[in-house]
Amino acid sequence: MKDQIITKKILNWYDLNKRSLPWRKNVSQSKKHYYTLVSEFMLQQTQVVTVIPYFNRFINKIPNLKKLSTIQDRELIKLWEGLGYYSRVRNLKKTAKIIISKYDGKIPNNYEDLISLPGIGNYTANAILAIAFNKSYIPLDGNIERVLKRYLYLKKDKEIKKDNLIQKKSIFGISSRSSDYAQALMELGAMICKPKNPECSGCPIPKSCKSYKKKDFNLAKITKKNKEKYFILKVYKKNQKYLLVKNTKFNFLKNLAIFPMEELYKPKNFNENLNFKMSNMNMNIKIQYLKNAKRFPSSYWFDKRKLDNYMLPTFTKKVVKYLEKN
DNA sequence: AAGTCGGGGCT
DNA sequence: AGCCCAGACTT
Repeated sequence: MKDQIITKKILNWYDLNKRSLPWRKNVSQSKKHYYTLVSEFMLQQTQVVTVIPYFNRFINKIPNLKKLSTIQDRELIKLWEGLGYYSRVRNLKKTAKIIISKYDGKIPNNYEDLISLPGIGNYTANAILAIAFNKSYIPLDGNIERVLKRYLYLKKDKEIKKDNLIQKKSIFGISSRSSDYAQALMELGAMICKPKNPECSGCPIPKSCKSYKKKDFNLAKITKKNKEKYFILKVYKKNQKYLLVKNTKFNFLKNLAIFPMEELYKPKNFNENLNFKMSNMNMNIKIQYLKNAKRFPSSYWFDKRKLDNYMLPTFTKKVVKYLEKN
């Protein structure tokens, strides 16, 4: 099938089937740019349905780039509470400050400047150029990667490498409606060409899809393995309060509130109380109930009755929940 | 090129 | 109980 015909079919499908999303609202140009920046940071490795309420709260509190560049960290991080990958929000503010100071408050409209900004990599730079500036770029996210692999039936190790996929994405052609086209391709991956049970009956381009011809929709991928890790978690309780510390010790949940913990390496006879999956690790946790709190740096007593006054990562909240029912 | 970094939705 | 998600950054 000719590139232009594929493009047209996908755009037609998108026009009829696209979801109504808060960052797709018809707004002024400057708002559109800001919405794109914020939504793309939030959407990194995070599903659309999860992002929607966070995006709405964020835009409501921080309606523009200027405000973002001067917002207090405390309030900013609170808006990200529970979303995960907290370095994203710190990078987002850094990027906002740079745009204000170096780019006269305007988001750069070229690849080199964009990718130099903290938190913006190849994907996000392409996404901003396409979605916000309607330039003929196609971002390679997990959705488009999957559509590409299926459409071309890419299975070999060499074929599914990132660099090769970035080359191959040009088969999707270009459109004058670049903003819609980038979103259409992602939408196609999210709604139709799903990881499992793709709904080819609703697909606009099944006839030229190699996986459809072969009736094989399995995806070749590079497997990442999880690591088993072991921690002693220390609980100090005073009245209705728990002792928490600002985490400067572990690389995960950096600078966020956690219970005091120590990691054990290859322990013997480790009977864990709790088990959490976080990022690429499986955390096995043994709880120690202790009486006399020694002096921890940057520690404070967390009052569990006033949860909303704190910014706690989901991990810490889950531990509190566990302690409350045991 | 491989590890690290959250958390939740979906099957 | 795994897999995956509009990836970026470090090593």
